[in-house]
Amino acid sequence: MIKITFPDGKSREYEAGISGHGIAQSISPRLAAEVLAVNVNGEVWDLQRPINTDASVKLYKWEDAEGRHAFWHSSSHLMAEALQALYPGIKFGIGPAIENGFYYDVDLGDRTITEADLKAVEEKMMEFAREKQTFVRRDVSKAEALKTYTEKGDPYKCELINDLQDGTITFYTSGNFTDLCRGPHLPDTSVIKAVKLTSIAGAYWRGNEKNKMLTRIYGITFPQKKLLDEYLVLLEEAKKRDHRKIGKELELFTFSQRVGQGLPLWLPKGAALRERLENFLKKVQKQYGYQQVITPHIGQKELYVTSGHYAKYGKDSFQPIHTPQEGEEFLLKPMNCPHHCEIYRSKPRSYKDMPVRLAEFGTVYRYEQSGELHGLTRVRGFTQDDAHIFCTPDQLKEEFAKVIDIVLYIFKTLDFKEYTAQVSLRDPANKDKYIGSDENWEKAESAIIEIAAEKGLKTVVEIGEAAFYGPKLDFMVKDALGRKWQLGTIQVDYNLPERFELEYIGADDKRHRPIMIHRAPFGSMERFVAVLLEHTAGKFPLWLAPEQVAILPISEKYNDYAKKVGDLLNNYDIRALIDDRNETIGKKIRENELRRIPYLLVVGEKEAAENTVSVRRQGEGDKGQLSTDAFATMVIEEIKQQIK
RNA sequence: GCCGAUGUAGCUCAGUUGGCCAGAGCAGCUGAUUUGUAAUCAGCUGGUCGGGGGUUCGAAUCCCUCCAUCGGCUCCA
Repeated sequence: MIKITFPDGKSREYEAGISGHGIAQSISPRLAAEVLAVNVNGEVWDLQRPINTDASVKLYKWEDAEGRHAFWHSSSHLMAEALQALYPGIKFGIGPAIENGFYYDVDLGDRTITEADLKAVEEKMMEFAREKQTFVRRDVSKAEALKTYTEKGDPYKCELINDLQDGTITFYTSGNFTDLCRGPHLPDTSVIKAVKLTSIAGAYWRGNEKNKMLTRIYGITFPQKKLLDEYLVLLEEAKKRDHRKIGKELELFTFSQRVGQGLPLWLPKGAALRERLENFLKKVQKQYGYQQVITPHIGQKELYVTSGHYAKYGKDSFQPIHTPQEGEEFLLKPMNCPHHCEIYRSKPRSYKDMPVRLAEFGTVYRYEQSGELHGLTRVRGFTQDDAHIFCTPDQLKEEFAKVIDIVLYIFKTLDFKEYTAQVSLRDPANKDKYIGSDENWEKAESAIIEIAAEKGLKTVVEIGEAAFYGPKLDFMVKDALGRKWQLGTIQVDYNLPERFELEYIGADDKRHRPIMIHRAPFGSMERFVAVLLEHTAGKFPLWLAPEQVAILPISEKYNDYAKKVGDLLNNYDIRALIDDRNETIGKKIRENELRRIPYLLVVGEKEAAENTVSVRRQGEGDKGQLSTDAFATMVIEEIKQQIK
């Protein structure tokens, strides 16, 4: 007999060899029908795998990420089996479960597959699913595994096996398909009730662009048809929040082929929105002791040779600008730090001046690969809410912590509740990708880790995500479709101060090297506005809305009164427009609601006589009558609450 | 940059076994209407069918090429 302990601390005795499924069965048949995988002593197992020792277990259902993971991983095998049946001889790469669904990378040889072909694959998958194929796990030796795939002619699998240790290799077989796989899997395919193959894409083998590009097929499956329908509706809803669509609808920004790819044109309303965000941050930064500076959009090539940016990115950047002067070369600035270093150098600095905090909304230009451009989130010309803090070593922690405070304050004010704080470190296996000494890197990395911990930030660590001159603390936020974007970033840099020979005179009358903190709480105005749009669906908080109030006269007879209301609101610095078109009140309401204007004021005979407005809140309908002054006071109070 | 898809009026979209002057709704303009909480009515204007090249008696429709966009991959100072 073995002792099985459950998450609630209770335990039960079972005969050795009982499976996860057997345990579920012993609790209730219903649970047995719903359970998808089992955690045994911290490792996720197949339900049918026998448990032979005392163990603590947790049963996973669809509601658990681990349960869905097993479900989708099994689904990727099912898709591979269907592909093998329909396209004999294709070769397989890897096929994991992902956050929403799964994919499989395949080498189709000379064949191509298009979206039109996916229906047949889906049907084949469902056919196999209904056959209730079991997933059978088998331990194999490395030699046998290699032999199997050499005979089958699957070079990708052989490459994977070569990297594995003998004794840890397992195969899973379902129907006619056997795959090199760690598991875990569902007991059988019959629980897969609905499938949707969502897209086809190219993906480099092992993520390396020097390797062959395989065909990646993405899909998602569900245990009920209803869940698939719900998922598809959710996707449609998310697409409605796409910042590119909303940006066009609300006339915030546009692009022009003539101006060039990835070069956004901010329209009047977008510019107003952006200016408001900038002023908001400027005010915060002023409180934190920052000084605004302004630097030019170009700089001599030598500047970037000094910083190291030229060696790292020179070839992949906008190419140098030449002048009538022979040999003179300028670069469009791809970042602001070198300019700010030169401002720091413009006069001798004392330890008494430190820290020096130089801030600039600096527009930079980077030649991003054409395939990478994406709305406002990835562009070739953008404005960073940049600042560089030059401080002494004993100021580093406090300065860094204060930047975290600014980032969190911004996220709170703009209602970004879900973000990931990511500690981005260098990849020690790839040191040539970075500049600076090991010692400096170790100091910078441990500083970030310590400060984040002291601030009580929950962080994830990503190796190889550092900037080439230093590690970063990045704040990642998801867009409507769940793609992650880096917004705020804080970076500790010991290297540029060395390269620019930055100094300050210490209390000891000796020269010392400052430490530099690079930071941008929004990241860039473009990306921040994009993510904000997707989070709010364009329904901005009142203080940010480009137009806060629309005054809607019932008919042209009341245009004069509307004008009077507008002037009064204007005196209160409330952004109001008058919709005095010759249209019905119904149409004016509809269109101004769709423009996401927070407050609509209906004015007609009654309001003009009583000096009032009829208030309508966006999305909430009629709120009744108020005196115009009372309405203005209410709006001002609401704004105060939002940016306290 | 790579793989795949898409590109018709300012916007959303019809139109492809190649064949009447390329259509609709919204927007815009003109006029009527003077409106009470999510689309008043009528008329009119507007398109190198992404650009270029080719096949054909004839191309939005077929082929080539370039550009842009979308979904991924790679990259992201």
